[in-house]
Amino acid sequence: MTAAVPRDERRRRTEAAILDAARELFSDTGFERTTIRGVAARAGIDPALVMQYYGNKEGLFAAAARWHIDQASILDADREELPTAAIRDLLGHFEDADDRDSAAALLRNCLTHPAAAEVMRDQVMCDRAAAVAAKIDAPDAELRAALFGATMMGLGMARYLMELEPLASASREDIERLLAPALAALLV
Amino acid sequence: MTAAVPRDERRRRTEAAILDAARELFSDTGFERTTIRGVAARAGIDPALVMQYYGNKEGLFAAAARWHIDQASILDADREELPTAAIRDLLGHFEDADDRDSAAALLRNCLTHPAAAEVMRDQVMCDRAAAVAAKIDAPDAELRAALFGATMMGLGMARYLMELEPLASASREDIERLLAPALAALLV
DNA sequence: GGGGTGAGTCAACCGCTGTAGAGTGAAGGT
DNA sequence: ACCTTCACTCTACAGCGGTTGACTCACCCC
Repeated sequence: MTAAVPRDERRRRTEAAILDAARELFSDTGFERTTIRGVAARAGIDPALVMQYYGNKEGLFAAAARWHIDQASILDADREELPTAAIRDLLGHFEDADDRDSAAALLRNCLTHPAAAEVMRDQVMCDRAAAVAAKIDAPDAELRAALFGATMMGLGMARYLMELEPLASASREDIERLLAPALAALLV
Repeated sequence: MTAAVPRDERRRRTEAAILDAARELFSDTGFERTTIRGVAARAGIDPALVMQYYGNKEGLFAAAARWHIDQASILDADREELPTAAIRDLLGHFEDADDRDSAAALLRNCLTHPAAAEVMRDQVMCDRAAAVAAKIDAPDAELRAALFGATMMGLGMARYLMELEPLASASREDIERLLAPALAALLV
């Protein structure tokens, strides 16, 4: 038998199990193909419990698909370091086991799910683009920053979601080495 | 009353109406949120007729989501012209009223629908990437080509699907002017 | 140790959606 | 003028999936 577990600890564990299961499914198969029943089964609990904790499927998705934003690495970088910092930041999210699935869930659904699209647009693209644009001293700063962001997004999708070769198995260093100059060209 | 219309002409029209409606919905809301009933209603016919013509929803999607591939512009270009040619090609697809919706339907669903992912991977990314890689004289040619493709994909998604500003309303010329040098940096 | 609280379950509802099959009416050939 | 063919419709089914409300049982406080 499992050792006696206090109630709140037990609850914390099941909540985490639900979120983990949801993140896996949302990031693998997308919002629509993910079912509450599927999440519950993977978490080893009853579907109704998911509803009890997260209200509805949208609430579960909102809780599962987050983008841990620490803009520090971008805000601190000056213009020369920015491309490398941005690449490291993106790749870092997807290689950190804790961030990976929630970031992937957001990215996977940002074309087909309104809430994901909104988070992506407002928090990831807008805020970041503004931070990038602030570093650029050119009349087209905003457009350059947007292209910068679009490129990063394309990288994330191609490498981690579509898993296109040879991009998916390329080393971090190779990607940095090849892509950083291209990104730098966007910043004048 | 409408003038007498021969049968096969009538059929051609309704088939086109169905495809148009399907492309609109698939490209706007994605595969899962698009219903046969919705397509039929928009086409002004009965849902069962859609089934009769396209078998099932997958068949309809396969018929609707296509990417008119004319690699000529890429195959003909030499390395210096390649970035501009690729940008013009992509933008051309989305500004041509005939291609627009089918290309958007494919792009919108390539992260969440297996068939769209496959078409995207094999036809668009692989074949094009190979054509691009062939122009590059460097040991990392394939990886460079993949990054090239990822960037183009990010551009298409950000500009036409997510409609991120100021990218969505930027002029073709501005995008060419700013992005082409960055793409060129990928080709050595 | 008894009552309350809260984690977790069970069974069911209900709308939606893909899909099937029989039916209808007009076009078109003979 | 008849009969075939074919575009098109009507009705219905069946399963899935989100959601609900009542229920059970273990934990915890007094």
